[in-house]
Amino acid sequence: MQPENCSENSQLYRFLAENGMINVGAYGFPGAAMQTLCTSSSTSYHNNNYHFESSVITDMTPQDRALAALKNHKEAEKRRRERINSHLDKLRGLLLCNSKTDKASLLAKVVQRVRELKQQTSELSGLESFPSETDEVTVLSGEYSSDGQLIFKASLCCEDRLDLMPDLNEILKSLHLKTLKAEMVTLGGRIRNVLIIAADKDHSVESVHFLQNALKSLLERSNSSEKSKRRRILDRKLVSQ
Amino acid sequence: MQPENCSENSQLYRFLAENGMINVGAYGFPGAAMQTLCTSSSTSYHNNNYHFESSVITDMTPQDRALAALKNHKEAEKRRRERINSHLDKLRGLLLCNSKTDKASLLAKVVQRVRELKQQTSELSGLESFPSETDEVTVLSGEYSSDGQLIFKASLCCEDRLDLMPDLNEILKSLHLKTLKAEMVTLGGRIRNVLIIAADKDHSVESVHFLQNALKSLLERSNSSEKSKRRRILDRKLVSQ
DNA sequence: TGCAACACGTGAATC
DNA sequence: TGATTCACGTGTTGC
Repeated sequence: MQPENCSENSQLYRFLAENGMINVGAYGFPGAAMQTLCTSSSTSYHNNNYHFESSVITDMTPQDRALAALKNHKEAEKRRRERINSHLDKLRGLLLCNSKTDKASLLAKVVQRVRELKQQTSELSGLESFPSETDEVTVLSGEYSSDGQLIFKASLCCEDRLDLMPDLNEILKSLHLKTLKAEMVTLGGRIRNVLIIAADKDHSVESVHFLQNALKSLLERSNSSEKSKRRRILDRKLVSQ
Repeated sequence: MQPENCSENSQLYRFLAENGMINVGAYGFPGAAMQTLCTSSSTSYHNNNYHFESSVITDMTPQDRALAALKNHKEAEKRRRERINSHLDKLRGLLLCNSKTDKASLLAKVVQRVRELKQQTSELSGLESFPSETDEVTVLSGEYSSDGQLIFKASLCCEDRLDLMPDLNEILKSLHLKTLKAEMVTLGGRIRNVLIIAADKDHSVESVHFLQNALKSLLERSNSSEKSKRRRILDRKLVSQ
């Protein structure tokens, strides 16, 4: 083996070990044996001192730097795994899963559960069909259909007025949104609109937020038209952002 | 290196390669170089024929068997990864996440989302406080409290009768469940019960299902007492299962 | 014995 | 560069 071929770290390790440049202790080269050492005891790992740890930062040889980088990398990867696994454990708690349920099955249950819950909330929110006293804008986070379109539900409740529907259509048109289904209920001068909307695959997620903002400003505009001019100027800002 | 020390597969690989017992092709020993080959093209992997693939199963040498096992292991692990990742992709779709959101962040959002949705459904289901016309049993999947107890909500809607509450208490007692809070609404001879319940850490998850079944059979029993004897017999079956 | 699931360290890619 | 994320192959453990 020749030094100039040691581009890979495992080879670097072996090269250094074979030339007595690092202290490998009782075990062989770290690629195979150090793993067992680390897993057997997490505390002993920190006592496992490479010689570069006692040297000053300024005079690190290239080998030292490579080793330090490798150590960093190893530890960062461990932290990443722990982060992911801690979230999986939280999900096990939320879904009432045994702590022994394997990752794949757990995630399958999570997918199923999220679908169920979303459908439940969607159905339950559809029950409030009569216009409420307070103004409301709700855009329920939707789901991607099989053909890649994003389907979601938007609900708007406000004072009824003549140019509300033209304004609403204008917003949907400008955001390239298609209305699949629309429910309108008016009562005592107020109106509730529930729309099932499809978005192109291109702008889907952004469109949801744009629509939410547009509907909010539409609602604010309805109110401001009966109030001061100062509010109307503020509303313009909301629209443009 | 000596043959009897080759308990590890990577060492086995190298030993076999160095003695010309396997065809390693242009690259070195598989532990390092084969990985790059596999990632560069998934189809070429299947064309990457070890010599044992052409031999008959009956006359496999120990080396062949070890290699076959290693190959199986490798492929199984790949399938496992794909299974997990496909579920993660589904979750990305459900949460409207960019396909580039990393696993940890995605899972954090999933945890948050499940909590939100559970709270929403719990709140919304609490709104239907008046007894409905139809009989209902709902046991909402709960959540583990900080001290390890499982807290969940159970809802029961049926004809009111004198011995309903004693029966209900009997069920809760036999399952070692503690009632933290109870709401009762009666209207027109019907009753709706909403209970917040705590379960011991020991039987928590099972208790939820037992309670669901017990409540269902309690409800069936209430109906059957006003109806034919044939139904009552059927109900017994339901209870015992 | 073999299979399934896991944690690990590593190389590569992206920023 | 260095930090971060991912897929991969491997060793190990429990059924």
